[in-house]
Amino acid sequence: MDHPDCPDQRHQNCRVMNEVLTRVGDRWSVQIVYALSRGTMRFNELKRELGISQRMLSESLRDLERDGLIARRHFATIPPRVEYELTDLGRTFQEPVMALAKWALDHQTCIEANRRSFAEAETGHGAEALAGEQASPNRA
Amino acid sequence: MDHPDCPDQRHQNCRVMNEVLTRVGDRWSVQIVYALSRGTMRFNELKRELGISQRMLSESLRDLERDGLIARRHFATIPPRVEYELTDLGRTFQEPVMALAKWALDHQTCIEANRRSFAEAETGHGAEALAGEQASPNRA
DNA sequence: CTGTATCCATATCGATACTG
DNA sequence: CAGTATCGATATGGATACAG
Repeated sequence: MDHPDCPDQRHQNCRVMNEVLTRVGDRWSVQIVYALSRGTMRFNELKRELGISQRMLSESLRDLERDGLIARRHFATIPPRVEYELTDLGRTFQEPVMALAKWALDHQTCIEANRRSFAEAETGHGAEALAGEQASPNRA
Repeated sequence: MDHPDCPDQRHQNCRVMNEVLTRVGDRWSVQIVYALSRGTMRFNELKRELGISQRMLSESLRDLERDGLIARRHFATIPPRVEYELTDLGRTFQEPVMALAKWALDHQTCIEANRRSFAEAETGHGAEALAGEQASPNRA
C-alpha cells in the first residue's frame, strides 16, 4: 500500500481491491452491515427495512456469515426465530464503509452537477470535439 | 450520519450508500482511479495495466469523466493520443477507497480462514441441521 | 492509437411458489 | 417466520470487427 513504485506491488494491490469490491461492492451486504450496526435484527425485520427480496437477503446473509462478518442465532421455537448480529470483524468493517458513505454524501452534489453539465455539453453545442480542459469542476 | 435514531435519516443514509456503491462498486472504476493516482496515463496503457477489455475501459472512462473524477485530454495527432488524469475530486475519492483497500488487506487472511472453516463445518459432519450456536467464528 | 458497435455467454436479481 | 428452488428479465462483461 505504501510503495506503489514496484509493479508487482501495484498489481497485487489491484488484486486485493478487486476482491474487496467483489465482497463489498454488493449493495445489499453493505446495507445489511449498516442496518445491523444498531443491533440484532431478525430476518423479516431486515427484509422490511431494506426492501430486499428474500432470495437476495438470505443469500447475502449466508455470504456475510461465511466471511465471519455477521453471526446467526437460530431459536428452534414455533414460529422459528433467527437473529443476526455483527461480529467483531463485522464492526471493523463499518469504519471504511462509513468513510465511503461520508465521501458520497460530501460530494454527491458536486458529482450531480458535473453530470448535468456534461450532459448539457453534449446536447448543447455539439462541439464535443474540443475535449480540452474542463478539469477540476469542484463542488458547488 | 450522526443520528441513526431517526428512521428517515437511516433510510436516507441507505439511499446514499446505495448510490455510492452503484458508482464505486464497479470494479473497474476504482482500479482506474487507483492506476491514475500515480499520474497521467493513456488509453492502451490503462488497458494493459488493468487487463480490461476495450469496451469496459472506454465505458468506465466515460462515466468517470462524466462524474468529474477524471479529466480527458485529446491530442489530434497521428496517431491520436488521449491522456487521462485525476481531477481534484478524483483525488479526494482515493482516500476512502484506500481505506477500504487497507481494510481488505488487513482482514483478508481472517476472512479466508472464516470461509474455510465455514466450508468444513458444512461438509465435515453433515449435521447442518443442528444449526444451533456457531456464532462468532472469530479469527484463527 | 482510440474508440464504437455487435454478438453472445454469464451473472444478477426479483417474483413466485413451496417447505419445515 | 425463515428459508430454498425455480423461472425469467435484465445487466454485465468479454471477444470480435470495424471506424476515425
